[in-house]
Amino acid sequence: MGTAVGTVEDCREMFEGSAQTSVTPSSPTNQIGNPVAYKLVRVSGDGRLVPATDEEILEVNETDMLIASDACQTVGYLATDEENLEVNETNIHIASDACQTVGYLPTDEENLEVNETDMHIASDACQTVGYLPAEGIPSRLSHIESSEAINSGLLQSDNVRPYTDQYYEEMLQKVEQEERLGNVHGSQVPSTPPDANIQFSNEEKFIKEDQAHYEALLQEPISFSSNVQNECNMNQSDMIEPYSNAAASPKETALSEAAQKPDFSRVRGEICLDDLPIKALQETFRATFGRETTVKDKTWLKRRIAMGLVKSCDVPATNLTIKDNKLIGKQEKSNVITNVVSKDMGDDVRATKPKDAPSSTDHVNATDHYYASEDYSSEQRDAKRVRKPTRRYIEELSETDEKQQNDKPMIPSKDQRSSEKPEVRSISVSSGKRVAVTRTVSLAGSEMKVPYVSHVQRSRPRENIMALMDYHSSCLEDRASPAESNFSLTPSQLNNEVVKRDLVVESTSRPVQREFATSDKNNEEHILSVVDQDMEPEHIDSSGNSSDDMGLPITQGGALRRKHHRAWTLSEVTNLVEGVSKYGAGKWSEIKKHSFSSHSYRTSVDLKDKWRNLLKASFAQSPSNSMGSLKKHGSMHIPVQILSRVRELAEKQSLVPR
DNA sequence: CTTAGGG
DNA sequence: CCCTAAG
Repeated sequence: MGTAVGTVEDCREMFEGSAQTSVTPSSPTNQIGNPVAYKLVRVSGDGRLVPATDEEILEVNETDMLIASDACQTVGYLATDEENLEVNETNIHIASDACQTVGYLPTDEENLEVNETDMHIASDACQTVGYLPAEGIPSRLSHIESSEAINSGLLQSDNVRPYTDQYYEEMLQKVEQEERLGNVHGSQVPSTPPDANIQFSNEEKFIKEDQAHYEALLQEPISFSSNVQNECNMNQSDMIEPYSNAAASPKETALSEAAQKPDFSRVRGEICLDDLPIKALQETFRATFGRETTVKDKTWLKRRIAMGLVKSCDVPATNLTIKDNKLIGKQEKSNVITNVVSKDMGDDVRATKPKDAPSSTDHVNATDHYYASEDYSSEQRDAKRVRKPTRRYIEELSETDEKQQNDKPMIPSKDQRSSEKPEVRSISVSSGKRVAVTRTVSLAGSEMKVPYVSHVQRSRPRENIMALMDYHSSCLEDRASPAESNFSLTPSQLNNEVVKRDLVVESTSRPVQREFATSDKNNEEHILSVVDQDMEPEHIDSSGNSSDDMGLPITQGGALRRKHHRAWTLSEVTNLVEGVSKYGAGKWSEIKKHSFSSHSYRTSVDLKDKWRNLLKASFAQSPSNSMGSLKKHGSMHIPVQILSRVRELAEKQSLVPR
């Protein structure tokens, strides 16, 4: 992948070439004269940039790319790859007077998640490259800032070579320095004093750094602050590593590896034990990534942990890079990249790898690691395409992530962003049916439209919804501009950073389910209410039941109701009870067919559920006969007689089960 | 598709 | 109610 950046020149050319087809081509060229291109692409095997396709389930929340420049050529891009990618809160801000500036955040592999990635590049440099390959999951909160004095912000890649070692050194020093200065700051504060102590000796610094790093790692990364610190450190050493190699003495490498060790040892043993309870896995996850997780999916957890250990999301896909990775630690991060890239070409990159691996350093646990990862990968292979963590989990995760983001982290960032945000968001319909939400951002005098990349397009909606959608769309066809009126985004929606696209057109869209009243929900609710009201008379008429319209769900008063909620009416309950007595509990489809022919909206599952509830109610009420019926709480008061009837039926069924 | 259960 | 796993 990394090879995509071959040279800045190439990169620029690619962008210019593809700028025409970009989803939201920015056109600030007139006023500013800056050819700035932003494009969502992925880097294919041969290093070419391929526009992101629909198939890729892409989830990019809150992606900012602010590029302001007096530069001749400035390129910022965020490349993504594979399905299920999740990039939350990714900011790439580039302000530069540079000649050629490239901000570049390529990511790879499935289920990768990059949260809170900031890339700030402010530079007067001649050639500035900010490059964040996100294979390393642990660098979740990676934060890259470089400012004026930096000539090169090249990070984590030796694939881009047109830079001298001097660049690296200066850059590294700079970053370190920033780290020191901004030790406390969780984020922003972009431009820090550029010229203080740049001439430190590398060695001293690295050693110090690593010691600090080591100490930091020894502590449980529980608190957020230490979290940030840790991750920053990790990230930093990540990017330092490859280059320190050249100029640094072996002991440094050893040191840094030692620093890395605690992490490994903490998890290494556990990775073999797939039988760990989820709790433990979660713990491990936390130890590895420094954050909590609520995911309960074992497979997912294991895989994530493995990925974290390997610092590569390459884990599941193939096994080719994992082992080495584990051995050498992060040393061959670049290796991974190259491997991934040249997977297709099939040549052994390690052999041709320009950099010699520090094989002299300790390999005490080498075999262990090897086996662990082998086991793991084989396990993966056995499990085939392991059932995807189940959307539920994924969502759960992202949800918690969002919470995390909203809670503590990045307050400064928020400030900055909000200060920049008073922009105008607009919906522009571009190529085909796609609706792209963009917002115009102005920064340092140059403006550009930034696509509000987002997604939420997983799975199919439930049948009901689909029907509703169809209905709704047909309704809208009579009016003007169906799509737009359908998707006129409310402010809350925009704030929520959620864009539903192709809702009507694509059968795969599905509303996110959240607990709180999200915009999605509102939107849906609205649609639902419309349809419901339309459906209601129908069933009333056919059923001829006087008390049937009780369940009409009116959406109002901001009551966040369930998506499809229809209160069970008394008549329905009696119908159900009768049906059960006739056909027996469990013959829900039968009951539905006979006793609920008129109430089409009650599915057999509904009946089953209701019956379950009835049973619960009846038995709960039976001990003290008075309490149940007097229950002022909750929904309808089911007459005691019915409850008793239910109970008696239940007993009958249970005693005579088939 | 239908049931059974967990959430 | 919703979602899934099993028949």
